[in-house]
Amino acid sequence: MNAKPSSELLTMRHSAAHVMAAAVCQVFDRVLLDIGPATEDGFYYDFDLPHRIGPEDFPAIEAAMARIIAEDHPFERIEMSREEAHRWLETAGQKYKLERLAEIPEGEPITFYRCGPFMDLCRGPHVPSTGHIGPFKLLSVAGSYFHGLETNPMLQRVYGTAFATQEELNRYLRQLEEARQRDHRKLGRELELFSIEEAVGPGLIHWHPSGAMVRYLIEEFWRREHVRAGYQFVFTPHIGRAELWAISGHLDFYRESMYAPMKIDEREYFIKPMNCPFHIQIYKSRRHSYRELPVRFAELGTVYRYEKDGVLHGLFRVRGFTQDDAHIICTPDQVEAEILAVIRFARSMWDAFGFREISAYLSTRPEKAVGDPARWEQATAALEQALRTEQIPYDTDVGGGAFYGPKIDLKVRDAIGREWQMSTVQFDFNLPERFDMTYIGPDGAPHRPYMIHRALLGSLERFFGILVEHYAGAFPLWLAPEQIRILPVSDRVEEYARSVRDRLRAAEFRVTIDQSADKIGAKIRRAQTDKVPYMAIVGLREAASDTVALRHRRRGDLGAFSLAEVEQLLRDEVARRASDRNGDSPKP
RNA sequence: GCCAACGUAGCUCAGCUGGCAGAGCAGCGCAUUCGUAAUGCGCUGGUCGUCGGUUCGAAUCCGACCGUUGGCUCCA
Repeated sequence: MNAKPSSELLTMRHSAAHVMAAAVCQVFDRVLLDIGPATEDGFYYDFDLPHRIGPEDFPAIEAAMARIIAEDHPFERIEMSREEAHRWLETAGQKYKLERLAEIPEGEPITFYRCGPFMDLCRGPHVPSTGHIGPFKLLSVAGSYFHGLETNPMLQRVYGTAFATQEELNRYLRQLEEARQRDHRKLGRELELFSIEEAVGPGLIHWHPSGAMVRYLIEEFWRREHVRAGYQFVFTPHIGRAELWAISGHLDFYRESMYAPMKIDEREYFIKPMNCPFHIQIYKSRRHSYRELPVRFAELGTVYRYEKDGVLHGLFRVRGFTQDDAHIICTPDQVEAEILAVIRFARSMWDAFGFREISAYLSTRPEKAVGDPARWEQATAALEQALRTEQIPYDTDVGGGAFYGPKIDLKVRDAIGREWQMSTVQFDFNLPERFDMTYIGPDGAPHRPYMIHRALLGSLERFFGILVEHYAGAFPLWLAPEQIRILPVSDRVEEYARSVRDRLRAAEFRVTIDQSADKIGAKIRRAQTDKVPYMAIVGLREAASDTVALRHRRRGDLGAFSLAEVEQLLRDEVARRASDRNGDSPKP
């Protein structure tokens, strides 16, 4: 959530995890320990014990921790031989620790740390004594598999955090609260953007009128930009024959994410989890000359993937979603320019939505891979070169690529500093082979093209969720489902309010009238909580002078404006795609 | 899928160790015709997630299922 913590802070949090483990051992019986590392935001410790730890246990654990910290026990480093360590853990019955011990490579020192009566196998380092641990707080409990393996027993993980000062801890807790306030699931309900209906099924999104309007505006922008970038649009079916998925390899490698087949006229069809095979069919519908490459097929393609119920999460993890998908099919000497163009395209796209800070993750060839190693090399070099040209900071996951090609994942930072993976640029050396894609070269012979799979926004559902949280629900004017709301001071100006609405609507603004019987204060309050960018207040004064009293959700009362002025003001702001980031003004 | 917690009106939430289902907001009606973040009064609204069990009696206790949340694993 924040900048990377310093090593001192990490050490302190690690020590805090030990103190928490010591406290849990004091409060409960028969505690088996696993590990307790520091994380970016705090620390956790994994335990196995008969008692089920719940949030109601936190006060007791925190009290025990506070006591241990107040007693200021020194952290004592004790080096042991492997045999000693083994004997000690064996007597203590610490079976998980025994497994951890066995994983320590030969030749590495085996160390324990003792603070007070509590001793734990640990690499260290630690703060000198428990008194050096800053303000802390336990946050949550969750299950987690030993070693993260589904087949292993499930341990109980307690999360907490600690900071050097109370001030920093408070700030972190405020940030958590801020993130809760921005949660797209909460705002999605309050602003009537979308819903997930139990009657329909989990992970399936209903876009309500306001959310659908935002999506429509995103799509409209996306389409215009794609035309400008030289893409062609395609539309493809939602289902395809089993044979298609057999050729593509999805039935071998992706089956667990695909839904059960349906039988149509005695033949099996699958709902698509990806769009690629269809785009490839369009490419293959005729021969292609090298002169017409690159071909860039783009589609807002809706796919369905099975996700385990436990991982579903609002708009971020769903079972049906629409990718802003494209496949670029090109010759070897076009690869570099195409990759660079995609990266620049992604960047301009995010810029429009107010995301400025970008970083990348490059994944290279794994052990088991298909395709010509020379092609892998060229592709990887092109990816790396584009990142360097665009000066995007990146980490490399050596050998972390998919078996069919290297890729770049691009991440952006939102308004409150969280990172989101959005775009992905992925080479595919597998499908062109499987589907025998070719183009005719200058030599008159068929050649294998490069295929690049890319998504800029990722999925519209997920992107929309990120946008909601990024803007805290206060969409910039160009994206706001309702741009301006007319607030009549009394119903004596109903007629005038309607004429203002009609004129603004004719100028293609998204405008409504608050028809309620409320007083003006209540209407303003409602427009504010609905996060409508502009309010046009009309009373007898305005009706007489053919003006409106303009109010902005963030800047407050702007004074009297003629309708021509309002139109100009809004038009300029839409054209700039200006965003007033932190949403509304603080409540008075 | 696994571990844990949760599920009461459209929303936010009360409802004690089992004894007549509540509030605020929203909605509707009436009155008010109002000037920059909540006008007043009244009314409607619930098979307490579903199914089963225990009990004279279940929102409350037990079980199964469905869903949600926090994680694990996975990922757009």
